[in-house]
Amino acid sequence: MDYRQQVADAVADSINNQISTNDIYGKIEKPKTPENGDLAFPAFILAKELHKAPQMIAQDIVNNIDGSQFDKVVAVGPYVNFFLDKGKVSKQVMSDILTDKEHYGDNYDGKDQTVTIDMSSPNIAKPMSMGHLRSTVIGNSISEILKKNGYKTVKDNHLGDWGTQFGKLITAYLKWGNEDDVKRDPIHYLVQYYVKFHKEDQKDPELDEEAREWFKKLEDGDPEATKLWKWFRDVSLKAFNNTYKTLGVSFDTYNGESFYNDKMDEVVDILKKDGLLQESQGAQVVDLSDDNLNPALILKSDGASLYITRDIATALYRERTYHPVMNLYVVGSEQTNYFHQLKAVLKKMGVENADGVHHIPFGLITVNGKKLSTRRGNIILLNQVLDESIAMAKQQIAEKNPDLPNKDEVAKQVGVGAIIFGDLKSERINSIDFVLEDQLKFEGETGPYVQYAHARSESILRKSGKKELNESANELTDESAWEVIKLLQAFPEVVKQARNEFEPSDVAKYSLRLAKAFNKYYAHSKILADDDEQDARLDLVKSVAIVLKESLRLLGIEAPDQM
RNA sequence: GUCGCAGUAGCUCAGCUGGAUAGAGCAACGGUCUUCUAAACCGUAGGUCGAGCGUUCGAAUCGCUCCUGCGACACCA
Repeated sequence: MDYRQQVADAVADSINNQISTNDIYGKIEKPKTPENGDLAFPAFILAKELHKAPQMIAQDIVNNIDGSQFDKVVAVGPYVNFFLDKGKVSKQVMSDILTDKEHYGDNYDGKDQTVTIDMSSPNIAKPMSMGHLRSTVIGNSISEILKKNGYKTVKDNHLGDWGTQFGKLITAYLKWGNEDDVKRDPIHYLVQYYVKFHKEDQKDPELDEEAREWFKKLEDGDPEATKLWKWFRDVSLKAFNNTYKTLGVSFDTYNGESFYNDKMDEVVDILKKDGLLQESQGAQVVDLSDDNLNPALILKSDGASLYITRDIATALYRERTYHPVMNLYVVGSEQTNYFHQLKAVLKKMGVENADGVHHIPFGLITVNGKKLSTRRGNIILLNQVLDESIAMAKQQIAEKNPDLPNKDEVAKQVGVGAIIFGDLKSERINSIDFVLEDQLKFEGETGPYVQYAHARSESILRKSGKKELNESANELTDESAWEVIKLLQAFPEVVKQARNEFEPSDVAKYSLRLAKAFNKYYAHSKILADDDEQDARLDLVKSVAIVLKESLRLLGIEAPDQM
């Protein structure tokens, strides 16, 4: 039920449609304070047309309006404030939720449309850092949000599994490596070799030459180089998958950079054929001055390809394989310029979905204001952060709820939930200066806070002894429940808004508002009191449990029934 | 230097397409567990919304200028 529309219709009617109901609809707002009602119409916009003071117009509207479907309609200064019928609205909203269950808020805007999402994309032989966490959980959440809006999604982990760094890694391994070490703790040791390489090559430039040769061998299919590369890739992927399992994230494809090795010649051919390629300082570039961008460097002066060459091949492959309406790249904001270039080249090439290419940027993670770098050994390990958070959750359980069944499972859900929520709760674009203690907060506006509200609601339902609630809910006119009802009613809108902005934080902030409203209600109302409205209150609790759990699911966070 | 993003309470952030007295959380201080999980609830305190000009009946929100921070600017990804 669209209550905004109801208000707009009533207002238009009251002024004999001198202004269209559509124009009015756009002006309806939600008052900040409950005293001013549930919806409001500011009469300023009519002042010019009607040559009257807004206060008078507001009063006239109230005098003429048919307010039978509202609790009350009052004029406050230049505003007309509408109070919705709590009984009717609560019954309607809760019935919708109890009927649709986890499908409440679903829509079909994206029916029969596919979206590809380029996300996570860690580099082989390097640990996953907090930066990868961002791409992974933001991408995953956007995928869930899109699916809730009816889209099909293809989550593609575009692994960094090719490039000159493999020449360096092979060189380093052959010089200082140890097979058993790598088997025991692959990423740890491979990184050590890599860091050592960068230390040594400062004094010994020969190393770089050696690395170049090894990479050349790898490109030419040399058996030893290929064997090592494959091995590094396998052990790395195994380690990554452990982390993904902890995070509860999965992918549809793992088409890394190496997957496109044989697909780049075609890109160059097309660019040549279309006359887009030109020589500049020995390199092959596409001029983008029309778009006010720097030229895109397609081939280095030595003929080697570059990242953009591979990304064009990737975009072509996705276009041909999935025909996506959108092709999203969940990548840090420092690459914004680069993605402008990529999109511009794709457009020049006439790639069908070029307009659907969207960079979904997120803010940089720094430590003490400084950028992180694997090469300099200055990095925050994602696994370490997750482990600490889980340990912290375990400790909290020991203190607060020592009798909890399956403690380890819940500790994982809460610890990981805290980290994911911490990442998703504020706008993507905000940069984060990493402080571990800030990540390990379980109180206030955090994931565990929302999980806790959900667990409490489940707990009440267990205690109530009622197995199944009727799909047709009861009216709940209780003033103290009203804020909760209104938030429940707003959920479908939030689902759409999050999709439009590609903003998981919209969902996270919503879940906080709902959890907060519910906790407040919980503290002030005895839900299991034995009176006439108990059934209605349980309908509310069940509705809250459903929507909180679904909100968390959209963020990629689990909702334990007890904690 | 050019372009992009950001600047709101001590800290971290909300503030929807401009609207009614600028809101949370953390930290500080003070209350609330014999009653549905205190990972909670309630209260106190804390702000020239970076600065200025402009548009408007009305600006934290839109435009311009400036200041500060971060980032990107061809042979890395």
